[in-house]
Amino acid sequence: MVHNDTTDNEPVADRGRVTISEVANLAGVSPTTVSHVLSGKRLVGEATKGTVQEAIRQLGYRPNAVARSLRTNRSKMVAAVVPDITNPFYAVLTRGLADAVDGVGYGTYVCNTDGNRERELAFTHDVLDRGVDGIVMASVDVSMYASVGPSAVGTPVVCVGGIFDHPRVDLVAVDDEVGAHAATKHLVERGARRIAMIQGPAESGTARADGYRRALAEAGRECDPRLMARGDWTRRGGRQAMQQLMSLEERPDAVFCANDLTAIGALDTTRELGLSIPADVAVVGFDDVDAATIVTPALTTIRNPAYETGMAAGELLLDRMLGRYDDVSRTVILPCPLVQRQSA
Amino acid sequence: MVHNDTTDNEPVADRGRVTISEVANLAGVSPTTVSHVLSGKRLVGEATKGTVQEAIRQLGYRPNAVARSLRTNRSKMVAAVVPDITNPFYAVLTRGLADAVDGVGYGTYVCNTDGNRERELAFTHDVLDRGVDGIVMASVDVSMYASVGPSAVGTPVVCVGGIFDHPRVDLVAVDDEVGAHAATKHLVERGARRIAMIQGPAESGTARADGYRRALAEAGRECDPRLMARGDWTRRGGRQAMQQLMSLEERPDAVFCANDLTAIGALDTTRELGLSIPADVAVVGFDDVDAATIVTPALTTIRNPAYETGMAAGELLLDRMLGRYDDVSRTVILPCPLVQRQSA
DNA sequence: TTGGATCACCAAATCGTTTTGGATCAATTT
DNA sequence: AAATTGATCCAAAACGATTTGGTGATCCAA
Repeated sequence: MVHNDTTDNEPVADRGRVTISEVANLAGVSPTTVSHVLSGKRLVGEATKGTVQEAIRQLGYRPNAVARSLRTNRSKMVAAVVPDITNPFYAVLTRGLADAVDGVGYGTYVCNTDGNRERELAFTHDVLDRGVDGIVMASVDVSMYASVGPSAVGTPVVCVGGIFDHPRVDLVAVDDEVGAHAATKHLVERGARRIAMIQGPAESGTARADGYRRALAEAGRECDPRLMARGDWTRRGGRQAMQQLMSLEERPDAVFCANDLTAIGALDTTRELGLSIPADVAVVGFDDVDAATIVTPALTTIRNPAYETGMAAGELLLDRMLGRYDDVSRTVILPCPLVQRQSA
Repeated sequence: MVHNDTTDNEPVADRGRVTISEVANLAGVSPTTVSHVLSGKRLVGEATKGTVQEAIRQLGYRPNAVARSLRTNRSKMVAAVVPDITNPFYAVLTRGLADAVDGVGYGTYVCNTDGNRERELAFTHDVLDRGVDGIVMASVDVSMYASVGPSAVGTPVVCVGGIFDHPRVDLVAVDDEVGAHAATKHLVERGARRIAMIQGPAESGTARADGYRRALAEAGRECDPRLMARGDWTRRGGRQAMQQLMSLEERPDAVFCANDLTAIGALDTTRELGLSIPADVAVVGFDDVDAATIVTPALTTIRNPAYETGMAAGELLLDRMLGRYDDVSRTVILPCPLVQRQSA
């Protein structure tokens, strides 16, 4: 009932944002014309174009992106749905994505799912409601896409890592199996006799374990199930798994860890046991995070190209968002080379 | 496990998203009424409320956030303007911010400025154009706010780190001076005789150097300018600065580094020179990033509470966004305790 | 019967753009 | 002279929600 809240509630601004019609008024033209000098989609006389640009400059006009989004049905924004931005891998990936799309005027919206399926679903709805133009899903469980059907709504999606079979969802991944194979093969060639592996948790994929087994098989080795421990991608998990492996009567003399954090945890254990790396036990990780070069001895690992992954995902998205590509799902496989340091 | 409600929930793929008037049609009411059952801002009869909710469920209706934003002039989105999300400190800070506002329904939009003033300005415009409800500025140069004047547009802003004097911009920071003082004092008490410091680049603030000097003064020491080297916040910079310090005829026996990466670089140098830490030279860092516990010897450092900083910034923002606070600028100072490990 | 509440609902305006289909006028062609 | 063509510009309709000011009922008290 009280109408004078403009003076009450607005402490600073008697003037909010400048709208297109204010510009039009000042320039003595219609909003249509202003829009056209901005977009260049229709011809505008040189003289009036000048007047309008001057008015824009004078008022400091900037188009309201929300209104534009509503009308054009595109937000110039992409979403990165990741487990945790705090994880360097996803931080770097997100940066790669942002850099890929930034130049074309797209902003980046990030969601941390914590690998929680409910959060993942909630965020997927959230970003679709917000009308993002593209989504990069780097989260654990992408199967629920069948129920959300974002591509049915028409929003391009690219999945990283996971294998996700949908006719219009692009994929970018590293060949985990090949990388794991290279890592294990390196240990074999180094002369290791008993090569263990610390896997991820049971829910995660088996590609890295597959590569490990293949390398072993190619070397004519048995795959001793006691040498397959499980971590949870964390440093602590790696430490515990390594303790378990080292309490076997026949200790392994090499261990391939499914990611770097796990490997760093494994190094913790060897240090606690007074073992020497790589003499007593050789360790190779997977990911090549920054920490791999910080730990001593520096970690031999498989480079997981986070930045390039984000970039590639961004490119795939752009192709679809800009209409450069509109066909069945594509897959980009990035190489993951061995980078040899001190630990193996 | 997957029950038959899929038939009800199935997304209607006919044409784009479901709008409020489609719901209204199906329920036999007006869009107004649908809006009211959604918002609860006006009474709706129990019977029709039921019908409407059923229609919503049946069509899988979700309100278009863009349209809502346009009308209500609030986007339920906050922006994190940081130098680089790849830097763990800012990643953690961003996560803290996201966690603070997520529960209340706010999403997070992130911008990487690279400490580049132009990018910072461009992103500030970008997020204002997008109508974010709040901005956290964690970027180097916040002085240009005078020229943009976001608070003049009415969008709440909180600055982290930098000292920024604007009547309505909230601040959250760590007391760098006190932290640096504690670090240096620790070195004094440990018995170090010649305590050096590796500062940040010249453009950065002097608070940490001030704390260093104060601790020295309190111990009755001279502040030898030759012991003040400069890094650039990076590992490499720390390594080089440390080389410089170690080539002095009178080597320092302790060094306080303005951040952890610098300290890790300094450790690189000591390792290359075959010096023992902390016996030959004690090192303390600043930030307590993950890497501080990964490096050997583990780094004694000052804990810079990134997550809490982001959280606090989020809270300050929420206060203003939700109208819980609307007054002059507030400042939150977070403690930055010494965490003692092996390097000093 | 009248008047005032209280319910339950709706029509229409609004947010700030973009986009489409003209309208106007001068220049050019037929 | 009439018709066509361009060059400029504008009015009005979207986009999909929220919000405001009604409008009928219904009910109760005077």
